Amino acid sequence: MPGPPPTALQPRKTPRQSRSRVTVEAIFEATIQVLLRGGMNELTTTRVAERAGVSVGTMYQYFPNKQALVYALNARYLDALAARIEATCREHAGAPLGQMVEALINTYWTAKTERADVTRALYRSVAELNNDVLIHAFAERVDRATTEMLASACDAVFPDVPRANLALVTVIYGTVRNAFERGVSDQEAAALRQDLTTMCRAYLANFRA
Amino acid sequence: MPGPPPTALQPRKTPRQSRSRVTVEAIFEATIQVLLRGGMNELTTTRVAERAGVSVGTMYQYFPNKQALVYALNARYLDALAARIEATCREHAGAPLGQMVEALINTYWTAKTERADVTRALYRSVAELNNDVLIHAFAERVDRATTEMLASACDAVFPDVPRANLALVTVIYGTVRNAFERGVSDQEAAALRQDLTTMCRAYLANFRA
DNA sequence: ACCTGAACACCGTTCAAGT
DNA sequence: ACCTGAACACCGTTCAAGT
Repeated sequence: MPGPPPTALQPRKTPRQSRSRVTVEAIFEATIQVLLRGGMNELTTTRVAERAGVSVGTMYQYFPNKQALVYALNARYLDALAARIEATCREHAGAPLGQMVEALINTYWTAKTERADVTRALYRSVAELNNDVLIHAFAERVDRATTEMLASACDAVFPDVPRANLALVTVIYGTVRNAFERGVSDQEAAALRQDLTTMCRAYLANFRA
Repeated sequence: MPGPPPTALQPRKTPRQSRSRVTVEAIFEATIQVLLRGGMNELTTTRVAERAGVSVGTMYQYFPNKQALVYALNARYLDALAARIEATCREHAGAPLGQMVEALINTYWTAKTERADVTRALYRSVAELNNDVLIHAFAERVDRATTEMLASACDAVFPDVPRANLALVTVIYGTVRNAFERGVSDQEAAALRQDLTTMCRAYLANFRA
């Protein structure tokens, strides 16, 4: 069980008045814009503040430092991603294995692909953080959903569900990321996605009841 | 075919005298040390120079900027990795598919794992770079070796070798990376590696002659 | 309760001066 | 041919003063 994020990375205060909620939202939006434009190299606190229409000081009221800002942005993104995966798992409880695999790959792939530029920017930005806590929290939350789904499959029995789950999710998430990094073409991506599904299915066929 | 790395990232000059070759080597070594100690956040030119026992100015004689230094370090690492993969492919030319898969996974996994801390530090450092050129050059070089190997398999016929190759390497490289990011335990890693092999074999079984 | 922006310390980078 | 290190611009962060 992962603890809370390192104190230095936690938001300084939670916005209470609606004015400040707007401010924080503007800061997040500005951060994405700046990241998309110039990547982490050009992500300066001044630039983010300027784009968000606030002063640097204001930014520092909500985030103790630049890293915390990027950290919070990624936490937000991973939270949304986890929610989508959880929904998919709920929808496919008790379904046959083949459908589960397809649904999982589809959800993850779509989530990462629909805003490829944002995905890429965040992949890069999160690398610079002490992201262990972030990754662990995400992994644990999503693993819970996917293992439950797998365990509920109507046409399979697993001697070791966590193990099968680990293989499945590591391969899927890793492959998607690597595809991004290689910058595969749309055609290559389509073929790859199909082959990934084939592989996962072939693996899971071992557990067919 | 990828062009040369962006001019801004290329080494400024190649060391000609042995004195300067030693200097460059010391700078590389210092960079790794500093990266291992504090990650990219604490990688300052002053610290690297100090640790290498030279002045900042000297560092800037060989690398036009900090990014170029990190770039060169990763280029070096990827070059060595590619060479190892090429060797494995050469050794397994004409072998049965199953052995190829096992050898490829073994080589890659071992290369990444034997110095896990360095691997982790480099994974993170390369994310901050304009690394497209670097990644493409590596991918192209390694793809050439692996596709050739696959095509030579004594017990398989591929309708589309590049496609099978893409599936294979993306899944393998991606999985290894993701395993690193999740920080899997040694036992989990062992199981995962076995399952990854199973998956790849099951996929390739489709092409058995 | 929230915002501002000048001020400070530190880092990346340069270049005139050295061997 | 190679090295030095003070100097400069810029960025992260703070805090006294404001609404």
